[in-house]
Amino acid sequence: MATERYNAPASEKHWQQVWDQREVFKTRTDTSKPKCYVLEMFPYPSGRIHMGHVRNYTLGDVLARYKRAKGFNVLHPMGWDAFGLAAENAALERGIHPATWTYDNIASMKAQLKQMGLSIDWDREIATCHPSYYVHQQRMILDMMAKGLIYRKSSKVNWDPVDHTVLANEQVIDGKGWRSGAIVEQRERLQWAFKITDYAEDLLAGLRTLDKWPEKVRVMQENWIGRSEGLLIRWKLDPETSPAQHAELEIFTTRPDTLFGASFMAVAPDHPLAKSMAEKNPELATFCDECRRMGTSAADLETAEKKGFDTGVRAIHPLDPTWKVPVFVANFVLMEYGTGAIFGCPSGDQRDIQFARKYNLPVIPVVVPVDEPARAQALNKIHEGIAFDGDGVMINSHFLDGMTPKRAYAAVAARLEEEKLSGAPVAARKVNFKLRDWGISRQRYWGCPIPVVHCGTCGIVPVPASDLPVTLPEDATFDVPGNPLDRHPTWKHVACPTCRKPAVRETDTMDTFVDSSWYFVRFTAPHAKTPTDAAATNYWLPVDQYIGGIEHAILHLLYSRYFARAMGVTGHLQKSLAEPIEALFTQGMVVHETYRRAGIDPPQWLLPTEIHFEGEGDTHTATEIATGKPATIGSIEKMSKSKKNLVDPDDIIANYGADCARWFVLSDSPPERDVIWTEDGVKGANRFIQRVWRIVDDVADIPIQGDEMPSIFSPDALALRKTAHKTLHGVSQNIEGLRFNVAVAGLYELTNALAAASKSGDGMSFAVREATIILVQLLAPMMPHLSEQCWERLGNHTLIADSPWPLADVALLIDDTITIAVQVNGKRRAELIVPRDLSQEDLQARALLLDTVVKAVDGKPVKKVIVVPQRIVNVVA
RNA sequence: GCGGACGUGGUGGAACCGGUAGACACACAGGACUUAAAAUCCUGAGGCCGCAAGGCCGUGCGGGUUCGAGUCCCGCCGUCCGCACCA
Repeated sequence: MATERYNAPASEKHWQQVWDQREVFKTRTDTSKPKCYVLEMFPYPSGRIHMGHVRNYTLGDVLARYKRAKGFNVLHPMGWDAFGLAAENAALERGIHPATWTYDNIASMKAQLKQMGLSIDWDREIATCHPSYYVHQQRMILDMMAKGLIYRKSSKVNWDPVDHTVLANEQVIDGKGWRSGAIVEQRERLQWAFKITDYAEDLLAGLRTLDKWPEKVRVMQENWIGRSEGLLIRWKLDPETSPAQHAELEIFTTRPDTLFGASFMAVAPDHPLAKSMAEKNPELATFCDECRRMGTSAADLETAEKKGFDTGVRAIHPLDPTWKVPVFVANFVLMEYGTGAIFGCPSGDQRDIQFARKYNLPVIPVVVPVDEPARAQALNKIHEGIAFDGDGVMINSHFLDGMTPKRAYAAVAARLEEEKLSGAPVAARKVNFKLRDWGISRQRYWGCPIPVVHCGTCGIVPVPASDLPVTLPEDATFDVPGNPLDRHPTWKHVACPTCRKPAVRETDTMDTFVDSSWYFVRFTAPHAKTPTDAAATNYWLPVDQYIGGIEHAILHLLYSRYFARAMGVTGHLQKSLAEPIEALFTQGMVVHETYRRAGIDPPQWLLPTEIHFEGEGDTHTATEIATGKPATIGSIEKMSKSKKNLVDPDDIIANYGADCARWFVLSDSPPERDVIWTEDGVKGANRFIQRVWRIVDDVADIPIQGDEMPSIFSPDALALRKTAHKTLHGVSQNIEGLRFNVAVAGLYELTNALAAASKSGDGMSFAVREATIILVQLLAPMMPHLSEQCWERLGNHTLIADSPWPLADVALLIDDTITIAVQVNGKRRAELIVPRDLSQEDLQARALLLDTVVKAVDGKPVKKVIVVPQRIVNVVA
């Protein structure tokens, strides 16, 4: 029968329609079945899907389809992280309303995603910018405010003095506003913030239970939370040197044991003491200003040298009232961490020693190694300006001498906790965190309005539940910078809900991380009239497998963990669901070669479609099609607009089909690593698709001889059956473990075996048909359209998407004869093919008789023989 | 600087608990079919020596543990990622 090539575009369109019409992927809460919630990070509707999306959603779809076939009730939803700055930029630059821009983008990206053939329940689609979503967010936020989880906090914002607008960090480039170019100022502003720091300890402890999260992500979150134990110590300030309102200076230290090595104190430029001293000292004021200015970019910090300014203030050492220590303002002390003040112990801290040497401050060694010559070495190094921060023994430390640093720590803490300074203990133990509270106020239009009203009489008044949602005014203007809500003529003017006097709405909107911190909860009951539905959350949560990029390792995932706890406090979520994500998988990027015009600097990048290749493999060269001039093939990098190394998923789907793109991104590279997109790889994937189709087409024409399984199988037929069932077992295991590249390799092997199988022999037609059916079923999660087409061609009238996962015949997974490697002194010398159940004694005897073994032993006495059943024999001579 | 991951053929990678290293794919070479090409099919291939049989070497480098190490331990080297003056 004449074989037609598999027509991917036609087939894919057809099967997508069938799935839609039969509502195959519609999900209902059904507590009689085990559930599986598979979730990929929802996209930002930027306009077009990219290869990263293709990879992300393919990975999730394979798992979702597999679990469905395994009998799970699968929740696999999709939505849109639809608020954000880009929509407002589009409005500003192109005069399109943010809503129009966003909803248009959603429509086109949804069409693209549908072309991928994902097993998504589109009835559950949500867009965070839609009032039907954010009304619930506003309800919860009000509940959280009522529970004291949110508070008003004065914090710094980037202020553009020309555009009169607040800038996001990404809009500040080299300390200047991205549009105006004006030097950005830091301004204090009252903002709403979540008291996430109250949960620092709990969020840290919770990490230990997340054993299905990558170690890497847990470590990153742990560092971000940054717990450290130390001592708060209040130092009396010499009244002759300090302003009246500053009688003392409180510092935080993790090393109170090194207190006798103190040679200076340092405070942050924004510390109250620095500020009051600067009032009377213009030079100090200038220094503080300089420090503030360089605080903006990480690159500056990296190269900045440690600078200080002696305030003239002297602090009195808490363990020796006769000892006075100078107080500096220093550019490396952070106001946001600890108390914004430190004491410097140069001998034990590299940063402090640099500082001390620069300003001629004493360097007193206080911890040194116990034994020589290490001690002498350490002392020498300290003398040369290299701090010693190891463990050892205390010296030069009065009553601490001879103690270990650990004991000295305890001794200092015990003593200072007892001592009093103006009636209160000098020191207190304190656990400190790097984690800061989560400020959620954004001075933007395209975000969820914070539903409160500011009243001159009543203060801050929550918008009554009956008035929710507070929606965005559609007639806002975007032609000038600044917050459109703030300058809208009428929107913010309302009557106070309490006293009915004129009042104003909050014009700040929420950080979009709030939207994404609970969308996966909303998916469990997207049409509920309340934010959540207890029955649905109880059944569906936690998310069984979450898949997304590593770039969200900290903020999104930490905020989501926090938000689940906050929702627990307000009763919107079961407290047992404090960890809402059971397993996390972080995928690698899709990367591609870069191309640029040869010999031109700065580089002029070229799209892959603008390039013509000559030669093949390692020696291929590129020319620019339009000009015929040579192009340089550059490094392999993440696909990006700036480097133009983009491949449009639409082009691939149009030319090869979605299955081909899916198969490619699953092949070769393990999903957690980067995958290199190559044209050769895509062609290879396409070849495989055609090959499968040919095999299925051939097999479909073999007449079926009854339903009965033959009683006799030729050796070849048996071998094929074993390959099929072993592949079934292996592919199942590898999908469960998300080792899709290994599963793909197994499917190639089965296909190769099937293609090579003879068509005659006892039971062969049965074996071929059986193996083909298994192959198609195993391919179904990965290439669903091709599999449906093959399934139909094989005479089925059902959908493969509705078919259960096949069961492997355990008897076929075990071989009767096995190959045993025989080693002599650990080197492989021979192979033995033996019955599986051969005794160890017989195995040993047969190994010792082998010619190659006898030769290798070379007459030496055999000391012992290691026999590992069913694996190896090692003769030691 | 701190933290983490990784290092296997020409390339992407496989190798479960320490048990035949290099599955599978890409690229390459040779062949078949064809007027020709495409498509398809077959064959080959870690390195070195050898006509071959076969031998030796081989998982970044150097040690160690073990009958046996890509896998475990110690020390280096390199690459990538994250955080970054955190007291």
